[in-house]
Amino acid sequence: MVGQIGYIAPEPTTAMAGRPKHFDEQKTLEQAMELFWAKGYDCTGISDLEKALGIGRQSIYNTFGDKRTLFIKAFQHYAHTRSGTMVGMLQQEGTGEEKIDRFFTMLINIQCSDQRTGCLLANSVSSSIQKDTEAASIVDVCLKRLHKELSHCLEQQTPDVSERKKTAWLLVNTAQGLCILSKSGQPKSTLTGIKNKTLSLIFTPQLTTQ
Amino acid sequence: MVGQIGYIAPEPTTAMAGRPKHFDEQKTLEQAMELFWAKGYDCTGISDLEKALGIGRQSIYNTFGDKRTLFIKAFQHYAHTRSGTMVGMLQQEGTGEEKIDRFFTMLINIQCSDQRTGCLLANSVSSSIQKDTEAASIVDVCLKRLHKELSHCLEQQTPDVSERKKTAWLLVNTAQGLCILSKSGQPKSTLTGIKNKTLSLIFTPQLTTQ
DNA sequence: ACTATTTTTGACTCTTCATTCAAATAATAC
DNA sequence: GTATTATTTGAATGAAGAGTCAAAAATAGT
Repeated sequence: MVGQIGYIAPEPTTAMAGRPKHFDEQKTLEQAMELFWAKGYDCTGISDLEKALGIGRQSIYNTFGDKRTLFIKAFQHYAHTRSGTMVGMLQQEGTGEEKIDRFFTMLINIQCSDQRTGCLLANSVSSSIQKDTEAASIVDVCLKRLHKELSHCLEQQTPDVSERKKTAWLLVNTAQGLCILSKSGQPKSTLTGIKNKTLSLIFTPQLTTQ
Repeated sequence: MVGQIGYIAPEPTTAMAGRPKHFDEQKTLEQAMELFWAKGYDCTGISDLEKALGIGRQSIYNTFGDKRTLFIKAFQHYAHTRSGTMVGMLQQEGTGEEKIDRFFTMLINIQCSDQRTGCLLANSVSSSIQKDTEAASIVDVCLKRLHKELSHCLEQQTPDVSERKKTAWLLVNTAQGLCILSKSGQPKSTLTGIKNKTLSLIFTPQLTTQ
């Protein structure tokens, strides 16, 4: 139920009768994701989507269903690509500290490079779509997947499972916080300072281990 | 310009001619704040406000101006009362660690007691009103005020000003993250674990002070 | 060329939105 | 009591919202 994220039916291999689409479904979904990301679910109208995707509304309804369904598909696409790429940063080579540092460095770069659109996860949580169980489930899956991978990076550092999970949640929390602080317009140096201080606290040995 | 938060003109002391209001302006503003908080700026309609405040729309327009102006006033009210109360937790007696612990404990209790409506600050950042410079300014003032007070609580712990500011921003970030994680439905135990781990990392002496 | 199938186009419905208008109501000031 | 001032009521406005319908257009198979 929650295991599968963002499965998208492949294009049929056999040529279909009838007029062919003049747009690429995946490319269009990517554009829809970007628009939802930038404007938020509630402020994105079908008319906005028509313009951004460059197709008529009937094509949208034929291809993706109604607005909610389109958002869910765009959100799953986000979970696949953007969120998935971020988690992938934690699966490359290096020590736990290096991997986590790279993860946050990329997160901060992304947050500060674009128009401060924040994170689609955090944005969705603060929109009306969060009441939708399917959307809420995608958020939950992404957060838990991130938590799992962060926890994996802490195995050397924190042998105790319970403490490791807490630290991993702390890092998930830090990531979400950074998205909000970025959207609020704080300078990149502030965000980097938070990252460095967090890593320093976690990876510098303490005198007493409670 | 940004120093004054949420000043609200007092009721004139001299009795005014004309039909008197049959509602309490402050009480109504509080209700408006709660509705914006629960539904978000974009999803709160004037009709919703009419019902929630128990007054006609013309009374709303007469008293508070248009929707945007009403939100700004409600947001200033939030900055005064709710956000101000939270910051006030850091000004009571006790050690820095005690004060910060109490602050986060109250934050988590609030976030987990209500309908997981999150924090009006974080919600606003992820809504269309964030593009409004006045709203963005209120967010910024609140965050900086919180940062200042947290920094004050860390004076004993971290003599170095630069490091203290970083740690204070880390804590501001933690607070914002907790609001998002709460809205995403994470259990209270997870949030408390994050709080305890954060405090433990900050207030347990480290072997090497970089 | 003809038919079946699909996409596209543009107009259309119906609802909801924020805001405004004018008339009705209720108080004070004289 | 009458004039004045302010609030309230209810309807009306015009724009924008999501979603639908039917006809036109473009392809594949026969």
